[in-house]
Amino acid sequence: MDRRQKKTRDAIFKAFIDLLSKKHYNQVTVGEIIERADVGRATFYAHFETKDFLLKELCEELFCHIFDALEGETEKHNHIFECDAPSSVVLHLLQHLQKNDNSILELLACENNELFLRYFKENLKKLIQRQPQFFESQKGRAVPNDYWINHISVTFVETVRWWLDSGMKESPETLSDYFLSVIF
Amino acid sequence: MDRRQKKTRDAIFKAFIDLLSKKHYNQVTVGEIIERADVGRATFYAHFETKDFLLKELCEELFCHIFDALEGETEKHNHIFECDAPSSVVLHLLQHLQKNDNSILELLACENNELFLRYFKENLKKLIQRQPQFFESQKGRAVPNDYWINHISVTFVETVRWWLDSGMKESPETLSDYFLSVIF
DNA sequence: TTTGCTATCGAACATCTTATACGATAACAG
DNA sequence: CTGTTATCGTATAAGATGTTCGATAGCAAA
Repeated sequence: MDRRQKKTRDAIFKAFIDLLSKKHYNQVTVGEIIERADVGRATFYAHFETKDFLLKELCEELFCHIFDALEGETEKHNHIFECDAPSSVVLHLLQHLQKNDNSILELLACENNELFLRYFKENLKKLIQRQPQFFESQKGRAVPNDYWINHISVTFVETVRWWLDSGMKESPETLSDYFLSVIF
Repeated sequence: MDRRQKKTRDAIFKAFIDLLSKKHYNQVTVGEIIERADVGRATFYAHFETKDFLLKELCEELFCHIFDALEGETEKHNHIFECDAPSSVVLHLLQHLQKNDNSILELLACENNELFLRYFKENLKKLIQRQPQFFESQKGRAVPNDYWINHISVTFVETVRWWLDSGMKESPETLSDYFLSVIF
């Protein structure tokens, strides 16, 4: 990709995240974004059809990163330990979130997170479905499969949200314990 | 309240709900609302400062209704049966939602429900805190109190959401079973 | 019924926002 | 060095927001 393209794309993402951490998505205008990103109006629209698409692409990029990284790690672990307990996946995910290389936490904390949470949940669902350990405790409960998957991913997302809202004082290990404790 | 005021207020609420069931909150304009409600522009702004306040007041009215009604019922039950198992509260709430006298389900199903879900959750939290039965199974788990309350209310909201998304085929009794089954 | 009050109307208006268009300029890849 | 292309700056049209104001009509109380 052209160096110029990447530069403006990143500048727009950064400006957007900055603004979202200050005010609600609906209150953020394209004018503010391009001013802060120091980018021409036409340039913005050359990159993103609308503000909604900007958010969509930002979500895709962030979740791609974090879930791909996780995928790699758990596979490596499987080879070494030949086991992948739910606790390991959960813990890895929480540790990634705590590191917060990308701005995923800012976006989870900010007011506008409807679309964002949807992405988070969808990615989690896919992950959970590949972890048979999550379904063992389901057998004792008379609930449909998709209800169960939904329940687990929602509970995880809300666990992270609770963590954020309460200042992230707990360690990933503690959080993981909380999560597994209410799930199983 | 003046008959004229109530008339326009209701017309605006109705038009707003109609539009929300068709398109996302962000895409609904004040112009569309007043056209559908057949109300003058100035009149709209005499009632609601902004579109955001309209949503806020709508949420408050709906949740006031449903939770007040529930409050009355469970108190009556307590007097008669001298017990209020969590299952009874949960079941009552689900039955209320199924009746759908007000348009609460439309709003839960529609795209924009960020603020709406927040209200739902907050009201649930208050309700749960007054039901000691919800805390018995917490004793076996080493999780903080507010984490536990949050977990229960989120799980309930998401149970209703899952119900809606899957076409509301199950009875309130079945839903109640699912919910209690994953909580306890 | 009459009287005073006030909610609504409708139209006009300034302001802001969005989204597009186009020629000029500068950075890029080969 | 050269052709390509991303960006800039500005202009612009369309659409949305929120306010103002005089006229009208419905309401409550005497």
